Amino acid sequence: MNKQDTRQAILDITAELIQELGYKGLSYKHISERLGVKNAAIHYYFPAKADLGSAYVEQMIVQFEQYRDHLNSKYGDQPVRLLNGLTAIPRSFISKQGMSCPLGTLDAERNFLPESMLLASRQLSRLLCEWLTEILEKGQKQQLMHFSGVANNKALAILSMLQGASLMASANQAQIYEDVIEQLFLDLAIKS
Amino acid sequence: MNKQDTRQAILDITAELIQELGYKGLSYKHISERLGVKNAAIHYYFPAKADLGSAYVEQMIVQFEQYRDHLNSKYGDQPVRLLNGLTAIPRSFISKQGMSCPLGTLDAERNFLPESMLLASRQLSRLLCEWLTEILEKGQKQQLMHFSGVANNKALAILSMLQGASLMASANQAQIYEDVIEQLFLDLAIKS
DNA sequence: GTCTATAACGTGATAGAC
DNA sequence: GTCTATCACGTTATAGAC
Repeated sequence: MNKQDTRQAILDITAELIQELGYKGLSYKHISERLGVKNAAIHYYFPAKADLGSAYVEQMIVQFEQYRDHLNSKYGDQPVRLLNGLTAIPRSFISKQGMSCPLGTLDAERNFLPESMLLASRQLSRLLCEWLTEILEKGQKQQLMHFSGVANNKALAILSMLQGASLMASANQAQIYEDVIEQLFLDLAIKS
Repeated sequence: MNKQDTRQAILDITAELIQELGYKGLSYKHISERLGVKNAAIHYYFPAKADLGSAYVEQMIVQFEQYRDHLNSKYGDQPVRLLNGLTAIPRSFISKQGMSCPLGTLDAERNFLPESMLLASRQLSRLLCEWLTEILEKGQKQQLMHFSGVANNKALAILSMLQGASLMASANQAQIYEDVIEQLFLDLAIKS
């Protein structure tokens, strides 16, 4: 196992733990125990916790961009399918017991995040908002989605809803997320 | 200063700190320093942190019920005013720099909350949802608010939106909350 | 190059001072 | 009745072993 592999293994464990514990709740000890080493060993790959946190968010951004590009090339002219793809992101976290979409968790921890993490998570929010804006504009143009006001603002409102629903579902019952999604599609008057 | 006064002073400081730091971020030392005593003194009033956390959420519930009853008796037949009153709750937190509506923060910390806190915060969510459901039903009956589906589900979707918007506003720019509220009223076709 | 022993500090909580 | 000295533990991080 070379250095890059170990680095990636640490990042994978980090991703899993952050969904459950958040950035503040995550510790080097948790990670090292899963790898069978002492906690200090992790510092060799990520000197400070801020380095690990930043690398994690950067990785999330890359993964999102790949997912978005994949769906765009596959369903570029089918906005309803794209919206379904976007709403599937938080669902993928909620389906794992005790976990939640990390974006809301990171926002809740804003006062504990290193500056680089905060900036990166804002960028991810922005990317999501831009993608959703495009989807809504396509849907409106094809008369498949209906809403008042400008698409950018509607996208912001929907993202807020998804983020809030993801947290509420994790802390209450997972079903909440499905109920909210159903309402979202009703509001946009999408026949599914 | 008798015991009840000191207890209340501790709860007031707790309320302020939790909005900024969350439950996990809050420490007895933070509180005791503001009171000019050692951290252990707080344990006399709240033996365990779980006691303090539970008392805090219970207090939030009481305050919400008072606020709701006050608005209900004042604007009982004016659903738009009531909705304005409900959306003012998260705003009151966001307006203070670095703070956020605590419900989202607590949800994000679900895996660190004592059981009693988790249950109480779920109860508060439920109370909010029930109130909003009533408001929406009144609005629909008076043809002041328009939406598809059942009021209960629409209330859940709106609460998710408010909770998510509150967190996004705190971690990004406060203006986000106002943008989302504007979209909410547009969606309900309320002329303001 | 990779990892461990250890430090320095913050945390919640107990025992007991006054 | 009210508060402090102190503990046991978990945290991030450094210095240095191998």
